[in-house]
Amino acid sequence: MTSAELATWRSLLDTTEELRRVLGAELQETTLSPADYQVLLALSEALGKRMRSSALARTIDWERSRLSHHLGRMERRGLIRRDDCATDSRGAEISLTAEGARVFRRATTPHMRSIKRHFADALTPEQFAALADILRSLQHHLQPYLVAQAEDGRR
Amino acid sequence: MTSAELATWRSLLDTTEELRRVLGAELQETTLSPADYQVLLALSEALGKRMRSSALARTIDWERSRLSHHLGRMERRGLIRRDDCATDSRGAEISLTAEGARVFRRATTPHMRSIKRHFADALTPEQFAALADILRSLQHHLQPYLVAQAEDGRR
DNA sequence: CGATCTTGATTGACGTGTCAATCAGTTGGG
DNA sequence: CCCAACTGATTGACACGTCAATCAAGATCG
Repeated sequence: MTSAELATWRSLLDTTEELRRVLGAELQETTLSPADYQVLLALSEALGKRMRSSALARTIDWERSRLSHHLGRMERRGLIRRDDCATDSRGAEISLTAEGARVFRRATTPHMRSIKRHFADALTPEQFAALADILRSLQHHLQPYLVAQAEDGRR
Repeated sequence: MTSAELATWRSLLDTTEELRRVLGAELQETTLSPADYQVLLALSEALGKRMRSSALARTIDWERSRLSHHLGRMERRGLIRRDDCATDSRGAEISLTAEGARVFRRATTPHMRSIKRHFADALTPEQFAALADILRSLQHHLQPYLVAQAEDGRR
């Protein structure tokens, strides 16, 4: 590995971290964290604005325990509700509260604006195409490794 | 903003998060977290393997409070030491312990290998060049905003 | 000098994430 | 039918990060 490659790696880490920080801070002005936003987005796109907890975890690709902790916090803040599931008494049905839906609706436009301002406006169409391509490559390269990990975990 | 741009943004977030997770997990096998690694790297590159806490914070671009908390944890684990500063009695001199240096030395080769395996090997030279260019653009675009933030903070 | 401002660093409270353990409910073979 | 294995979800302990408050030690300037 050349030192240019290493520098690019560091730059990728640093730049994306910075972007997360900035976008997160702007989003926070609506009282939502990036994690809250992801959960609310998935919920509001769900049929009937409700989802089984495990389905939600799969959708946003979170560990179940992480989701459970986070839902606890969001429930305390009145953003979501947990109800017992009718078909499986172990299950939990997560749904948006009116308040949750309202806060999410208020957050979405400014958040899109942030993404545009700090990310989309920074790149040319060619750079976009190149970035999408690069991310696909990285993802495909990572895939086999993740699958192997998952299999290991099941053992 | 087009939906392709938005998708690329999500992909950037997701892919880099995945990369962090994978690299972090492999690094953890040496008992070091990515944060530990960053601190130890900066320290071991420092003249005399020692640094003022504030200089360290500037080097790795961390908030001082974050560094303070983290140094506390690393000190408990025997990786670093804090001594009073001779020239400024408020200051703290951070230095590597023998143990810290040893653990870092053992971590560095496998960590480089991880970066190569999961990142460097995934991209062509052209993709590298394109990525470096894209990151520069993002960084430069973000710069003025960060400077303005810093000025706001000083007010 | 001495009141005030600034700087270096730490602390506490709290939100967030991971890992391992737990527990109740469901399911599939003997 | 029953129990062993699996599944859905939660919990506790702990590492990590941010924010605001604190505090002591320099620096500044009348």
